[in-house]
Amino acid sequence: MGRGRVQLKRIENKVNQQVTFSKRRSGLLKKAHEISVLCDADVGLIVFSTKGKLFEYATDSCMERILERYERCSYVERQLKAPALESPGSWNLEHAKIKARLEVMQRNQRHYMGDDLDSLSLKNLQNLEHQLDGSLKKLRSRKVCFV
Amino acid sequence: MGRGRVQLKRIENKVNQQVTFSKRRSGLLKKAHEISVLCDADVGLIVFSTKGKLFEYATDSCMERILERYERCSYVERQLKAPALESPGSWNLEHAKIKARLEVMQRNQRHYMGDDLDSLSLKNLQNLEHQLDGSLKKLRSRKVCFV
DNA sequence: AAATCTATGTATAAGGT
DNA sequence: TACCTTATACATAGATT
Repeated sequence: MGRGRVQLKRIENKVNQQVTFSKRRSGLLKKAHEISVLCDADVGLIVFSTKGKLFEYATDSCMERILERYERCSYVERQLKAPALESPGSWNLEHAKIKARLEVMQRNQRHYMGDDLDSLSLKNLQNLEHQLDGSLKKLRSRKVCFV
Repeated sequence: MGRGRVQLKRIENKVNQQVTFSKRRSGLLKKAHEISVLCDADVGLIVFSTKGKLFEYATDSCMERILERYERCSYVERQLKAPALESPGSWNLEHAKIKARLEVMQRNQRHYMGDDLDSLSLKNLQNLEHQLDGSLKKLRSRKVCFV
């Protein structure tokens, strides 16, 4: 693309990386939208920049719907892979969905409590640290109201 | 692209749609991977074909990680948007229980994120602060392992 | 840092096998 | 149906402003 060949490796120059990110991000979102419309596909695209900013595209602007569908889908797969451990009975889809969400939240919560950190990469840890720091700041400014 | 101009509308011919889907899907996945590597971005891409088949790409092949991060980022918004998924019908006890747990966790999570603090007493705030402080300590000692 | 400009590399729509 | 081929449209790297 463009005047130079591109090597598939991290762009070290921060400025170039940021420019390329911006250009390619818009291209990627556009193509996600195109395949969604042209091929009647359900698409969810989540992109976090290096600095942690979120960009997203979802068919019909409803990421929630896509993620629920994804969770249902991967939940079902998990069910098929590990059969008799779980539900023998007649579970409906709604239940599977809500159960999958609960599982995700439980894992999140353990992380918020500083547990199960072994499963997180350095980058994840940094994100979490940033989140917790922010929470503490908010909390402390709230405490002031009680003084 | 290719020999014809493309109009951004659903391809009605099923065969063409399927062919285009297959080509564009691989292109999209490739570009998702490229931006992930080149720009050190965290990318999650979910695509369901018309027929419901799932295709996905995630940085480091870990979609759950991306989705957790996404949930952390957009959780509060999603709560506000999707309040009443209530079903008045015949839910069994198991479902009711699991749903209640989810609600509790959702409220907790907002607190962990430093939101909805108005509903907490000073004592609760102090407990939460202590918890978050502890989490950060654990997290930072875990980070040391990466140095 | 953001917007615009082009030369060039890629993706892909049609068509062929 | 699925895989080649190729002409063309599109995306974008690097430069410029």
